[in-house]
Amino acid sequence: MAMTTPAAITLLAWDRLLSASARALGHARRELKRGGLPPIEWYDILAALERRGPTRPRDLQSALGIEQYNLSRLLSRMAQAGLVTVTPAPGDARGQLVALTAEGTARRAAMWPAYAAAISQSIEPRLDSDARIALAGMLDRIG
Amino acid sequence: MAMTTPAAITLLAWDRLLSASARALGHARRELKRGGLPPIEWYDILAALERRGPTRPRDLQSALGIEQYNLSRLLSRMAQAGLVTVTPAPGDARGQLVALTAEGTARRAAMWPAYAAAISQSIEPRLDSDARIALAGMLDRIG
DNA sequence: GACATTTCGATGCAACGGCATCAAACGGGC
DNA sequence: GCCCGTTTGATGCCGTTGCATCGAAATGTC
Repeated sequence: MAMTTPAAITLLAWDRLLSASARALGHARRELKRGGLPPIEWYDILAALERRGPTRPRDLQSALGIEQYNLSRLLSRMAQAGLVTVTPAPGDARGQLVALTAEGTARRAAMWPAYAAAISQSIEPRLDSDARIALAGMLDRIG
Repeated sequence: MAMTTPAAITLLAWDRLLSASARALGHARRELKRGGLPPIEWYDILAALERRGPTRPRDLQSALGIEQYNLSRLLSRMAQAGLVTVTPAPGDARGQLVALTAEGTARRAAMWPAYAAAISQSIEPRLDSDARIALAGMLDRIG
C-alpha cells in the first residue's frame, strides 16, 4: 500500500468533493428540466419564502448565499412567471418585500417529487443512515 | 432532541454537500482571481495535459467530465492565450491533438500555490487526516 | 438640519454556459 | 468500392452570471 501523505489526502478529498457535488447537482438539474420544471435556484427561493413568509431581498440573499445582482434578476424572472410578488417594503422606501403567490406555492410543491427523487438517488444508494450523518457532520465543518 | 428520520438525514447531507462545495469552490475561484490567475477550469486542463502528455480533446473531455462544446471553447481561449497548442491529430483528419506549451506549464505552476492554499484553507482547518480519508471515501461512493 | 457614509436594489456590458445543429471524416457491412 | 451510421469538433443563438456602477433612500456625524 502506498504511503499517503496528509497533503495528498486533502487533495483527494477536494477532488471527490468537487466531482461528487458536480455530479449530484447536474443530475438534479437534468431531472427538473426533464419534468419541465424550474431550476433548483427557484426552488430554494420558493422554499425559503414558504418557511419565512414575506421577506426582504437582502435577507433572502444572506439566508441563501446568493449574489445580490443574481437574486435581483432571479426575482424578476420569478415575478414575471407569477410565482412571487414584489411590493414596496413598508417602512423602507428603498426596499421591497417578496411574497409567494398561490401559484408559487403550487409550483414549489410540483417540483418537490422530482427534486427529492434526484436527491435520494444521489445520496442514499450507497450510504446508510449513519454514514449520511457522518458525511453531513464533516461537510458542515468545511462550510 | 428531535427524532431524525432517514429522509431528513438525506436532505441534511444534500444541503451540506451543496453549500460546502459552493463555498469552497467560490473561495478557490476568488483566490485565483485575486492573484490575476486563470480560472480553475484552466488549471484542470493544464494539469491533465501535464500528466497525460499531448491528448485528444475527446479524451480530455471524458477524463475531466466537461461538456464537448465547453471544452472546445476553453481550448480556443487557452490556445489564444498561448498556453496550449492545437494541431491536427496524426491519423485522424477529424481530430486534434492538444499539447502544453512552455508557457502553459509555467502558468499551471504559477497557479498552484494560490490554488493549493485555497484547498488547504477549505479542508484542513477542521478535519484531521482520518476524517479527510473518511470524507473522501463517502464522497467517492456518491460520485 | 446639512453633509458624508452606508445600505438597498437595478442595470449595462461582457464573458460564459446550455442546446441544437452542422460539416467533415471515419469505419463497418455489404 | 459504396453507402450509412457514428465520431469528432465547431458554432449560432439565447439565457445566465460576473463585474462595475448607479441612483435613491436611510443612517450616522457634527
